Amino acid sequence: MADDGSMLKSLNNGLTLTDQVVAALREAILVGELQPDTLYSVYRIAEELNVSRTPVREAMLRLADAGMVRFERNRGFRVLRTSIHEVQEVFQLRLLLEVPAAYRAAYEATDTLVKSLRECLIHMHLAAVDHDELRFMNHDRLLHELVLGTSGNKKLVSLVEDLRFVTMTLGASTVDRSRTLHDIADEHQPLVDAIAQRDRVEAAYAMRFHIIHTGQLLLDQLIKEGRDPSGLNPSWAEFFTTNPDVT
Amino acid sequence: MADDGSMLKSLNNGLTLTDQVVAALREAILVGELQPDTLYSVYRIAEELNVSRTPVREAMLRLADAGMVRFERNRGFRVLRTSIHEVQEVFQLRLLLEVPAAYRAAYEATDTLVKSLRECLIHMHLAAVDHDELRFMNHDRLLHELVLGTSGNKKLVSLVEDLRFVTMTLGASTVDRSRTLHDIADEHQPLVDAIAQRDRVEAAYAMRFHIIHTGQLLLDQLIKEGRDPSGLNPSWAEFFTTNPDVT
DNA sequence: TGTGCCACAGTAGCATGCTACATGTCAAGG
DNA sequence: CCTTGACATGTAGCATGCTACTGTGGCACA
Repeated sequence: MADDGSMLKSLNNGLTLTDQVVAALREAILVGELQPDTLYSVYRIAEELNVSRTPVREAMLRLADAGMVRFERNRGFRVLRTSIHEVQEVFQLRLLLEVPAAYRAAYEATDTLVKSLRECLIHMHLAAVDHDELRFMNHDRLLHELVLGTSGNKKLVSLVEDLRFVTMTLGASTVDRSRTLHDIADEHQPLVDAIAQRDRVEAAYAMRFHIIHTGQLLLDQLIKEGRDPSGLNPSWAEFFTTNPDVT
Repeated sequence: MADDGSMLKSLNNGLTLTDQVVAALREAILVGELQPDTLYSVYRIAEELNVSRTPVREAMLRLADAGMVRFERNRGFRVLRTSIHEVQEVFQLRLLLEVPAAYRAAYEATDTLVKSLRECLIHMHLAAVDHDELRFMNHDRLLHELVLGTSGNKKLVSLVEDLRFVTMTLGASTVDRSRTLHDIADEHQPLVDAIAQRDRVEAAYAMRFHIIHTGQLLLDQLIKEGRDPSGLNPSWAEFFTTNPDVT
């Protein structure tokens, strides 16, 4: 919690104080400043951020709603540790949502879209060179957002956004990454190429491969870290894959 | 807002007051007691429910997060009118999520599941006879929940739950229904049959047909009611349907 | 030493006080 | 008649007061 309250309030552009606290808390969780399984209290957080308890409590309620924290009555609240099973759920859902979206995007991709996707890739590599993880993640997110956004379905976009955030907290916790940022960027290349060539099937396949690969690496890493592997389903990726073409 | 505060507090079983207010507000929106586009205030609602402003505000924040209401600073809040486009988005997402779930459910359906599904159907018809819409909806919901739950993916279940709620508010507003409750119940028959026979493709097809049909009827009804048809996509259902079987 | 008990500190949840701001009203001035 | 602007009203957002409850640590007692 490096921020102090005065800074929070100074850049007060339309956003409510609660919104800013939400952002601060998400960031704090992301960088590991708020650790899972530890009891915190609204009092202490409010004091640290130099704001009153109300906006902190409201922010916590939002995060609790999103499943990131849990209140314990008269005791405090905990940052929830995302279970391996949850991670599997997230990637299963992303498969269900993003693979068809990629298929659709390839079908009706405009030149503008392709250009934007290519720019994303470039920015990802540039960020990789600078080891600027934040910028990298932002462009990774943007790329997926562009693909999903082609559907015109805003709920779809925000939904996947939320799903991505759940797993973001996990990846950041590990310094010893299983692959470099360049590797991750490269993995998006086939997807962008397929969309550029309007090859629907290939785009869907590329997206599918990408999500499964990313998910599996994350799962492997979590298991290696000694996380409880109960409820693990080794064939999580095949769970829904045989999605029939019922027209 | 038929409830008064004392009743709210009397059945205080573990749930916080905020939770109870959320339920009361959802119910109020559902039955049309809180109408869209009207300005309300936390003060007035709190007075009506005989609770303080805090739990009401916290409840409103939850609903605002779910996209059901919107706060307007220093003015009040409005119940949001779900646009036709949003309805399309919801049914598109349900297609993406529920069709594969039905496929999967048919694949690994237990006898217990089939029995439960059949019981749901019976209860739906019984509720239809009694014109008990609430009971009917609950069993309709339960049936879909059972199908989705077979996947073991809890996020999937709660996600679809949320999506269903968005459209529930619309259907309830219209007395002149385009189909009877029995019709709706009957529409689930092929799905249950297909699952009972472990026919995956047929189950997926039945679910797909059901969702598209329900969605289209709702959309037609909204247009007939004179709702703004801008942003309408006549082929919304085909948007993602050609979901390739990439294995 | 082991065990039950109580006082204590700390908390979420709820109630209420306070303030800046947005909007409608209405009267004065063009 | 139309415009303008001070004023009244009502609100969200934020701050703070209050209470019932929960886990803990120490103390008396067996």
